[in-house]
Amino acid sequence: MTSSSGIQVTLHNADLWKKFNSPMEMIVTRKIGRKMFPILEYSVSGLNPTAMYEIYLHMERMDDHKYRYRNNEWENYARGDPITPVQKIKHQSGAQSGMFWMDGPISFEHIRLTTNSKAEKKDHIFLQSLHKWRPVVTVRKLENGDENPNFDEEFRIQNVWFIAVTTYQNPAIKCLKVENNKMASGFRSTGNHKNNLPTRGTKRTASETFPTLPSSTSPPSKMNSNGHFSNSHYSNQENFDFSMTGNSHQYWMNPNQNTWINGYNMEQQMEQPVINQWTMQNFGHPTNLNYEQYGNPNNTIGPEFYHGLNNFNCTSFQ
DNA sequence: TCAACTCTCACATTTGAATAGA
DNA sequence: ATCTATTCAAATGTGAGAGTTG
Repeated sequence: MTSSSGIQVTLHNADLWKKFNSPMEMIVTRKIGRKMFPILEYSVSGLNPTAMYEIYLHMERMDDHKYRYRNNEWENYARGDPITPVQKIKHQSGAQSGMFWMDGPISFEHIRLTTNSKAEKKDHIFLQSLHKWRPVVTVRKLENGDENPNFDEEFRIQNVWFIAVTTYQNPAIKCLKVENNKMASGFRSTGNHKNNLPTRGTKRTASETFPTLPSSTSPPSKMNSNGHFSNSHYSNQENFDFSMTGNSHQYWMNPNQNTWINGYNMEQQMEQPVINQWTMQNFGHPTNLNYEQYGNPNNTIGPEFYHGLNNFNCTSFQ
């Protein structure tokens, strides 16, 4: 499927995101911010190889709700906090040719999520905790080296969204992060966090810290030979779509009708929401609805297939 | 007023890059 | 020049306690 401009954006590390097909949680911290895991890594095609482009990322609120985690599932319980202005973060590679962008994955690894609305560092994105957020990629074509806001294309990937949290709520998500993020390997079942070490606050010597050789060359037991985890716990992954094509300003892809949905206006993010049958039926939760449209306070946001994750058997926390 | 919930921050642990020394 | 050991910065989730909310 291609649009009139033919630009296509796909999630490069979709396999990793698919493992989290429960409402994703992203930690936000105040001071230095917290990097996202999994990171956002995109592939782009359909650009003019010789034309110059800039790539931007921003986060947009998906609705006007505030959520909480109760009885093993997320529920909305209050009206969301006031919408804040969008912060578009330009990719650190700056202006590059279409060939450059199409040559390899475009990583936003450096992005940090913070609860500090006054954060001034250029890679920090302010997020309100306990709200739903969706990353949006903007492709901006330059003309004669100048920015051309009239050629901005925004790309949203339907299954890539998360709830910002200051501490993990769903133990299954926490478990998957620990199992998949090498920087959290100390919290796995094989890590020293679980092995009768002195209590917190006790200074330790280097030999205590590294009693054995690092095991980084061996994948955890639950991994297969490719370093991936078994997918046996997660069903319906074939329903996930991690690609997005657009040709103008605001496009969503409707796979059922093989057509494009146009109409999500960033400047009127909450006032002019997009709602259609496809969104409701295929993703199990209403997105881009205001509080009145959402209606039922007992609604939860997890599609049926999320429920299995709540019983996820995580060896790291036994 | 107060209990429950949320947030902050210092902490221990791990990885990997940089550096020093043999 | 190469290999090994050490140091250091940056990353992670934890958990106690402070702050906020209903």
